[in-house]
Amino acid sequence: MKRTNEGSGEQQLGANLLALRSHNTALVLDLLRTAGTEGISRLELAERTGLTPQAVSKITARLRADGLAAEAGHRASTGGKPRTVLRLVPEAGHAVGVHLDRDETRAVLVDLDGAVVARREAPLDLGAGAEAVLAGVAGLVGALRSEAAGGRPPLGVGVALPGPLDHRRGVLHRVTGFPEWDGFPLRDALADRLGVPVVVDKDTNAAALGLAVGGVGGSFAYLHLGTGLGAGLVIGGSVHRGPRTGAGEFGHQVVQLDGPPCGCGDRGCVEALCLGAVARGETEEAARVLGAGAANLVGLLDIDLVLLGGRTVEAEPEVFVRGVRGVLGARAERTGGVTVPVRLASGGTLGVASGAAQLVLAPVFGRGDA
Amino acid sequence: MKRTNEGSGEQQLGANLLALRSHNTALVLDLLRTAGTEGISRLELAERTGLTPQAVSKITARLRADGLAAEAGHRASTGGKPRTVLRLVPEAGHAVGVHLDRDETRAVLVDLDGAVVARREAPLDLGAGAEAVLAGVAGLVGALRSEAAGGRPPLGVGVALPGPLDHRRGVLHRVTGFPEWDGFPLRDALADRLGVPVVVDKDTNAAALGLAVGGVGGSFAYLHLGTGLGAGLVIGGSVHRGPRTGAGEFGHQVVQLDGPPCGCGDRGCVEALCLGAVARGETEEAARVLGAGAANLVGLLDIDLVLLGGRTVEAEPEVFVRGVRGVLGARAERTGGVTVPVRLASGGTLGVASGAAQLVLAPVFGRGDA
DNA sequence: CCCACTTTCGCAACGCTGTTGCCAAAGTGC
DNA sequence: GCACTTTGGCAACAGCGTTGCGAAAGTGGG
Repeated sequence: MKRTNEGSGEQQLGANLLALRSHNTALVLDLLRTAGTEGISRLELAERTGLTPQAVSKITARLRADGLAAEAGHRASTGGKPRTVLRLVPEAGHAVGVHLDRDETRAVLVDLDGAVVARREAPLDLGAGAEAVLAGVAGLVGALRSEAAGGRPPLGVGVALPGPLDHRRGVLHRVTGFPEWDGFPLRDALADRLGVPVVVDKDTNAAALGLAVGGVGGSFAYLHLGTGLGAGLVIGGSVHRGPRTGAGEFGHQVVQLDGPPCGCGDRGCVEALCLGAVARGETEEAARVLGAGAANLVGLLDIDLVLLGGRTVEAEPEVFVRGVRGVLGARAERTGGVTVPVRLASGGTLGVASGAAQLVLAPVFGRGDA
Repeated sequence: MKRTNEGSGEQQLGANLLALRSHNTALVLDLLRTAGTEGISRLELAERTGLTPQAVSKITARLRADGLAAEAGHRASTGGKPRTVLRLVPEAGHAVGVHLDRDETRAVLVDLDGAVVARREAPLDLGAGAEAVLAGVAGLVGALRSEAAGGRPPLGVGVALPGPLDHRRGVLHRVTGFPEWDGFPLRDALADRLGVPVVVDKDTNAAALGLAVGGVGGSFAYLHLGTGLGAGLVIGGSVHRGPRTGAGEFGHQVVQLDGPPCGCGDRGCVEALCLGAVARGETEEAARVLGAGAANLVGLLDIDLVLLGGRTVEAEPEVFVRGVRGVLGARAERTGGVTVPVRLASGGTLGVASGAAQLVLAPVFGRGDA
C-alpha cells in the first residue's frame, strides 16, 4: 500500500479512508474486467484481493448500485448454495483514444472492457497549425461521442503521439520536423475545447499500456520498429515513464561503439544499425541487432517478456521473432537463467489508439499513476 | 495507493485499516528520519503527507508512546504558539548489515537513523563450506548484538553478497567458483540459527538502497566497478530488482557487437571492454565505455542521477566521473534534454554493509517491497 | 419426499481509522 | 494588559473493513 511516485520531488501521500475505498474498489473492478464475460464470484474476489467476503459484498453492492457491475448467472454448486457470478457492465462508461500518426489520425471509442465500439479516421497534417489539428481531433471525438450509449460524454480522451513529451503536464517537446509545436500544451488545449479530461502520452507507452490491460501480465517490454525504434516498458503492471516521460529511448541505445552515424548525432545506435540492415535487405541481421538491444534490456530490468510490433516487424514477423528469440535464448543458455519469451504484439493498426483510451480507463482500475 | 508487486503472478492485495495505519505510520517515520537531528513539526508532517494535523497528532502520539519518536524543543514563533519539534529516537531499534565480500566479511550495527554504531570484520572463505561460513556470520552478529542498547535483539539481519540470487526466497544461485553453494537457502538457514528475520540481496542493490535511504532522492543508478561491473537501480525511491532479482545486469550489456569476448561467453560486453581498458592503463577509454553504458541506461529508464563506486573507480575517481559526465553531457546536448548529473557514491568500504542493514529497516519506513 | 448438511451472502453490531468542531495553551505585538 | 494568532489535544462523528449470526439455496442420504 504504497503510492508509486516516480517523480523526484513528489511527496509520498498519506492515505485516508476515501483513498482506502478507491483502492479496494479499483482492485475489484480490475478483477471484474480481467474476468471478462466469464465473470467472477464474490468469494473468488475475496480470495484474490485478500479482503473478507463481507467486504467484497459491500464493495460489489456499491458497484451494482452504480451500474458498474451486475449479476450474471450462477456457478455449479459444490454441495451448497451456488456462487453468484458477477461481471463488469462494459457499457457503463466509455473512453476515446486518439492516435496521432505521421499523416493520419485514428480515433476509437472503447467501453469499460476495452473493446472498440466505434472508430474514425482522418488525414493529419501537423504543418497546418495547432488550430486545424485541434479542430480535426475535436471533430473525430464529437462523431464518436454520439455513438456512445445514451450519448453520454466519455470519461475522457487519451491522445498518443510519437515525439518526446511531458506526460504529467501534457506538453509536447520537439516534434520532429515541426518546431512550431515545441512546448505546445496539448492536454490543456484539448481539455478546454472538449470539456472532458485529456491525457497525453507517447505512442509506445499507449501501446504497452493497451497490451498490459489486455491481459499481458507482469513486466514486459514492447519494442516498436516502424520508421523509428522505440520501446514501452511495463514494470509490475504499470507503464514506466520516468520522471520526465523520457523512458523507453530504446532506439538510441548504443550497441556498436564508434559504429555508423545515426540521425541523432551519436554512433552505433540500435535504430541506425537495425534500419540500415533492413534497408539493405538483411532482415536477419536487423533481427540480430534488435535482439542484442533486447538482451541488454532484459539484463538491466529482468523483464518477463518481449513483444514486437510496428510496420517493419509486421512486414516479416517470423524473421524478427526468430532472430530476437535466438539472441535471448543464447543469453539464457549462458547465464543459466530462464528464457525470456518473445512474441508478436497483438493489437494491429488500432493498438495505439485503443491503448490511448486506456490512459483514461487505467486509473479506474488502479493501474494508473493516479 | 497501490501495492507495487513487481513479480508476475503475484496478486494485488486489498488494504484494510491495519494496512492503512502501517502505511501512514511508515510515512511519518520516514519523514522523521529524513529530518534527522533538525527534527520536524507536526504541521510540517501534515503538509508533507497530506494528512490532517489531527491525524498526525494521533500517529505521533502512538510513536511517542512506543518510544520511536520524542519531542525535541520548539521552533521560533511566527505570531502564535511555537511549533513543537519532533524527532526520531535512533536508539529505539537496531539492525545488522553483513557484507560477504570475496575474502572478507564486514558487519555493522546501525541504529534507526542508519548511523553505524559498531562494526566487526572477519576473513571469509566460501570454500570452507556452509557450516563454517554460517558460524562466522553468527559470531559477528552475536558480537554486534551485545553492543546494542540494552542488549535487545536487532530487528533483523540484512546480508549482501555478489552473485546472482533470489531476494524473495533468500536462495543463492551459482556463486562464482563455488558450485557447492548453488541453491543454498541462506536466508532461512541464517534465520533459524540467529532467531531473527534475515533478508538477502545483491551487494549492488544493498549499496543502492543505502544511498537512497541516505538522502539520494528520485530515481538513480549506482554503478559499481570493482573486479566486476554491476548496477543497483532505484526507481522512485525503491530498489528495482525485477521478478527474479536479476535486474542490474549492467556489466554484460553489449555495447560492441561482435567485439572482444567476455568471460560470460558473449562478446563486446561493457565489463570486458571497460576492465580491458583499465588493464591496459587506458582509464579514460574505460570511463568512456562506462559512460556509453550509462547513457544507454539513462535513455531506457530516464533516471535522474548516476552514482559511481567500487575499487576500480575509487582508484581514479576524477577520471571516471569526468569521462562518464562527458558522455552524458554530449547526449543531453544532442537530445535537448536535461543533463543527468554524475557523482561519486558516498559510503566508502562500509557502504554495502550499512546498505544491507537498510534491507531490514527500509520496510519500517515504507520503502520496502514488503 | 423430507431432512440434515454445506455453502453463499446479507444484516447488524463492532473496533478502528482519519475528520471535524471546539477549546485550552502559548506565544506575539500594539 | 489585552487582542490576536497559531498550535495541538479532547470529544463526537462518519465511514472503512471485520465479526457474529441467520436466511437463502443448493446437494445428498434415508
